[in-house]
Amino acid sequence: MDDPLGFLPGYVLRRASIATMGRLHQHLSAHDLRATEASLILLIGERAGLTQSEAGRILGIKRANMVPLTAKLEARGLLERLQLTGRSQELVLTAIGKRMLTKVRTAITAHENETMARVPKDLRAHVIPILTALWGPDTDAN
Amino acid sequence: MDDPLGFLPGYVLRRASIATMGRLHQHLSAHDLRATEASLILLIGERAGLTQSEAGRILGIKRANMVPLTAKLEARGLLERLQLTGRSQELVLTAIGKRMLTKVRTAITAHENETMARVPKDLRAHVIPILTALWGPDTDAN
DNA sequence: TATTGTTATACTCTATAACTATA
DNA sequence: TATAGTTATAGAGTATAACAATA
Repeated sequence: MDDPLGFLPGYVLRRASIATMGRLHQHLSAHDLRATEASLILLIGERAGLTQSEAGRILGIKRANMVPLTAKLEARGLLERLQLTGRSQELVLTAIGKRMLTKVRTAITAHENETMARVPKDLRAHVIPILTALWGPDTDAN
Repeated sequence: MDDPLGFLPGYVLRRASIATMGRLHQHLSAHDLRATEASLILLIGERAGLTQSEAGRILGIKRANMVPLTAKLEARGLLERLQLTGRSQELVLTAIGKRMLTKVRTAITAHENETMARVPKDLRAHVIPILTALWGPDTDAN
């Protein structure tokens, strides 16, 4: 296509993200999951019992937007919201949710391999360090 | 923050893109421009007279979504749509649009410098190659 | 008083389908 | 017949404001 903006890091970063998310969506669509939903399942898998608000802070999702997200996954029987103190609630995976977790991990692993395979071998070790540096510390999405 | 998903390239890529776009938006808000609008202005600056559909193809914007985009910039007096053949039209910057172009270039340059400054010096040369590889079509990368 | 969960709402971006006209 | 521009619309994702309950 010979994109004249291809030398702009911010532009190429955005295009790379969109393209990669599109490929991820193909992997996840078999399980009828959005990337955000999959990331929440992975997160609970690592940090069972964390709060809805905590999950939102980690994933960069606002409190208000966590509601329909968790509600949808709960309606599908993938997670439970356990009242913790009266004003906060723990998120835990159900048995079905745990089975979904292993499927998500498989899909994500395949996707990550696919993603890294695009990068020339000698540059692969730099992918995470560069992206982490670009992500940066000022990422409070609340 | 200690994000347990921070080792996933796709996840970190998305977070990096969102964070970088947020910083870009800060630079562009002074000119009341969205990133997409700025990218179109930059593109026309490089390829004056290209078609609306061509611009959409290059930027990854659907034909239907180019309409309100160009209409808005035209309403602001930044660009003109010149009937070319009867079914296609050239996009060209007006005098005001050209002045905006230089402002956009300044903002983008500042943003790029800011972005690259986040990356450790010895990794900066790898940013564009890695992101381009992640963006692009399937290739044999090794 | 600050935080959590919630509801309602609005705005942006993107996607699709259908229509007109033109090459 | 394929393409360019257009319109209308629907779906995500994200943003804010306000409220009740609770620590």
